[in-house]
Amino acid sequence: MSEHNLYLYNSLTRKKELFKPVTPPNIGMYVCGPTVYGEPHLGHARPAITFDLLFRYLKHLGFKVRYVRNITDVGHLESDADEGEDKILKKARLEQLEPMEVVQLYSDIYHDKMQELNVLRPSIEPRASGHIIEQIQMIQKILDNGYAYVTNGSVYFDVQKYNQKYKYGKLSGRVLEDLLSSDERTEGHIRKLDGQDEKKHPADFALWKKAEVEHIMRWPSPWSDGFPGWHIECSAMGAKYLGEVFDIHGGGIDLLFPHHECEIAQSQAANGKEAVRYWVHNNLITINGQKMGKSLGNFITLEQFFTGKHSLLKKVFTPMTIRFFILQAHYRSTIDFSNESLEASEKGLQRLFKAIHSLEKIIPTEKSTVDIQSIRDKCYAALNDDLNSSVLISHLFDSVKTINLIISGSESISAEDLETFKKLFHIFVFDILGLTEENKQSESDNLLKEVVNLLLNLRQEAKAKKDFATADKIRSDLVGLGFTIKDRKDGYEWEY
RNA sequence: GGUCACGUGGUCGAGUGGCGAGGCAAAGGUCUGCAAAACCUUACUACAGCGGUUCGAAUCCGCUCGUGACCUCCA
Repeated sequence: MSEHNLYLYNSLTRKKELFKPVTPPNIGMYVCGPTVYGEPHLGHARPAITFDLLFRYLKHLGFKVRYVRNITDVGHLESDADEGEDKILKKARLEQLEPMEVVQLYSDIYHDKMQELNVLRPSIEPRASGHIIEQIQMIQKILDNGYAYVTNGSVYFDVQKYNQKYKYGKLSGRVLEDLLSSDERTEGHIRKLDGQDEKKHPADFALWKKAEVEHIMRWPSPWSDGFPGWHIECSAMGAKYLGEVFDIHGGGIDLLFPHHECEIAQSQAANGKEAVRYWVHNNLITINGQKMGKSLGNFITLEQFFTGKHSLLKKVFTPMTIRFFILQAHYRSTIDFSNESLEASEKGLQRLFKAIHSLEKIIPTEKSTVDIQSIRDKCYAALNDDLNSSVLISHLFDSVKTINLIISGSESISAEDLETFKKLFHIFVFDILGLTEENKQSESDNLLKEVVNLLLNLRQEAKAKKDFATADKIRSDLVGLGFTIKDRKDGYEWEY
C-alpha cells in the first residue's frame, strides 16, 4: 500500500478528515442501494458512480474493500398514496405480477444499467427480504435495551428516551424540540399518517409494522405478522456483513434525514456503539434546477438516455457520456442536467480518448521536456482531496494538451517517461474513473461499410479529376444522411 | 416556519485569503481544392447585492435578495 493520504468529507463532523480504516488493510463500506419497484433513472446513477469511484480508488490504494450495497425489496409505504399501501405490492397489482417477480424484474434492469455504466458489482448485495431474521433480532435488542416500545403489534423507536442519553439529530443537525414544533407550526393540517396515534412522540419511527389483512408481503415476528420499518434493514445488514463498527457509510444526501439519522440511533441503541466512522453523501442531480421526480414530469430513466427516447432529450446519450458527465462534477455538488452540458461532456470524452490513442503512436526521444512525475502527483492529490474527480479530469485534459504537443513536435518525451505516462492514463482513466471506450455501432454492419467505401472511392476519383462538383455532392449527401466525412492526405475517414 | 446547502465568465463546472482549474461554445491560426475533423493560440469579459475584517477576499464575518434539498412511517 502506498503512502497516500486520502481525505474524505465526513457529514457527521462536517469536515474533511484523514481516512483511517478501523482494521487496515480491510475496509468496510455500506451504501444504500435502490428500491426495486421501478425503472432505474438518472438519480440512481449518481450514488452508484460516486461510490464506484471510491470503491475503485480504495482498491487501487491497496486496501481490501468489502463493499455492501443493499437492495430494498420489502414493505415500504408510499407517501403520495391515499392509504398506506406497500409500494411493491401496489405495483404488483397494477402489473398482475407476484411482488417478488416485480423485485426480480427491476433488480435485473438495475444490474443491466449499472453494468452499462461500468459500475463494478459490490462485494455483497443483500436483500432486505432475505434478512428479516436479522432485523427482528436487532429490534429485539433495541427493545431489551429499553429504546423501543410495542403498540398494537407494531414496534416504535423511542426517540425521546434515546435522546436522554445520546443525541438524536447529530448527523442532520436537527434538534428534537424543533421536530416537535415544526409540526405544530405547519400551516393548514398536519399530515395524518397511518399509525401516527400509536406513537408516543411524533419523531418516533417504526421498527416493525403490523400488516393489514390485505398486505401480502408479511413475515411472522414476536409482535405481529408484519414487515420491518424502513431504516432497520441497513442497520441490520451493515452490522451483519461489516461488523458493529465499520468504516464508510454512503448514500444520497436526500437520505441523510431521516434515514441515516435513524440508522445511527438504531445501531447505538442496539449495540451501544457508534456504527459508522465516515458518513459520505453524494449530492443530487437536478433538471432545470429541480430535483428529478415523477410528479414533476422531468423523470428520465437510464434506458431513455441510452436510447434518446424522451421529450427532454435532443439525442442519444451513451452510458459513458453519463458517467463522464457525473464524474466531471465533484460528488458533493449538485449537478444540473441539460442537453448542452451532456453534449459538452460527450465531446470532451471523445477528445480524451483520442489523446489516449495518440499516446500509443508517440515515438520517444532521448530526453523529456515534459514533467510526468508532477502530473502524476497532481492526479493523486486531486483524488486524495475528498475524491475530487473534477480536478483530476482537468489534469487529464492538461495531459491531453501535453500529448498533442509531443505529437506536433513542440515537446518531447523519453521512453521511460512515456511508459509512466501510459501507465498513468491507464490507471486514472480506466481503473479509477472507470471509463471505457464504447464500440462504434457500425462495426458489425459490413455491408454498409462496403457501400460507403464504394461511394467514397468514387469521390476520390472525382477529386483526382478535379471534378469537385461531384465530389462535394457525394460528401454533402452522405453528411445529410448523418455521416461524418474526413479527408486525409492519403485518402479518407468516415464515421456514422 | 425550522434545519442544511448553494448563488462563479456565453454555458457546464473546479477553486475556500495573495500566480485568472478544466470541458463545451466563441474568435484567430495551421492543414485543406473547398469543407469537416484534428491540433495550436486567445479572450485580462466571472465570482448575486450591500457592508465589515485584512496590507490583500470569489474565498472569512454580518445583513439582504434568490435558488434548492430535507422536515414524523417515501428509500
